[in-house]
Amino acid sequence: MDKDEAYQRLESHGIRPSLQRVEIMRYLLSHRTHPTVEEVYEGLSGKIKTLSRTTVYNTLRMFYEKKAAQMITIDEHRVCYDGDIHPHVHFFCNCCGVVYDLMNKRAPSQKRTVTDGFLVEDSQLYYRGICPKCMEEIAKKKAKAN
Amino acid sequence: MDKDEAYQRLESHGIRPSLQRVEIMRYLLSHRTHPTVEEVYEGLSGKIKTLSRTTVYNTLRMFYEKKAAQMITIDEHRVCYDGDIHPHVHFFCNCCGVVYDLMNKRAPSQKRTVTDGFLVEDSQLYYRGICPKCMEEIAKKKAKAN
DNA sequence: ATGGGTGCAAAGGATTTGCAACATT
DNA sequence: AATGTTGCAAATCCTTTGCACCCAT
Repeated sequence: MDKDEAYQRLESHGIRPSLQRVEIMRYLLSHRTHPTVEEVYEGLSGKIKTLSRTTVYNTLRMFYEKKAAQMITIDEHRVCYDGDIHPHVHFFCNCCGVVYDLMNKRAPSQKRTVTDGFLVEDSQLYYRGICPKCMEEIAKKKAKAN
Repeated sequence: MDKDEAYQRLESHGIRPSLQRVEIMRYLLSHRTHPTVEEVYEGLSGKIKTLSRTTVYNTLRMFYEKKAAQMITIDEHRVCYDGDIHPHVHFFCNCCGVVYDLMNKRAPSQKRTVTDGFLVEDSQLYYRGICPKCMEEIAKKKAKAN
């Protein structure tokens, strides 16, 4: 149960693997739902009785700064995180608030590059709109109305 | 001073042109600095004595919903708005917090399209890193240290 | 014993909500 | 009158900060 993917991700990004950090990374890697701080906290507070929100905040932020996770600011209300560090497009449903991956879409690479004197450290491509589920819901409601 | 660009932008997007709305749009169009709600409020509260933050919040949000402005969530701490509705890339400086336009970069179009059952209503491409100004500052500090 | 890591409680700050007043048709 | 618009005050909620404690080296 040691030396798993989570542990290795921390090591390879120069992050000391404390118990909390490993568990938070493990949560990120096993929940590909773009969790918020609150969700990670809720998900782990049963397993780590003393866990605090502050630690989750600090840890996720550090994962992002060390490029061990992606920070997603697609939802104006809350930041969420993604353990998948390959470039891919995120879709935010304006209706239900879920963040989806759009794997088929091409996204800019995450490599450090310099453009016009700007040092690019990371990039995010966001789409917003209505997800298939909500589209169906809306269609149902319309059908009922008639 | 009537029927200016701001007024027309509202009309063409189906927004009733109240005094506040026209002024807020005029502010957006004449300040290409990606202002926050607070900045718009500060900038106009001298001109419109009774203006409230609530109105600025509601109005900017509605501009975004009616596609009369872009909503930018690149900064995790605050939302900002852009009167330029042509697709272009935004760059956030992690150091000074300024949001820049990267005009030379290609951005996805803002047209409504359907991809894999997802209805895309708008898209945003964000780069984060260090801006030229801050790069220079850092270089200066390094030079001094030696 | 020293520095890094954690966690509690409090503070901070952006945004929303409820509701009353106001304007406009 | 009816509807849409504005604005104040209060509430909400995400996030940060300060500080003390703890753990490992």
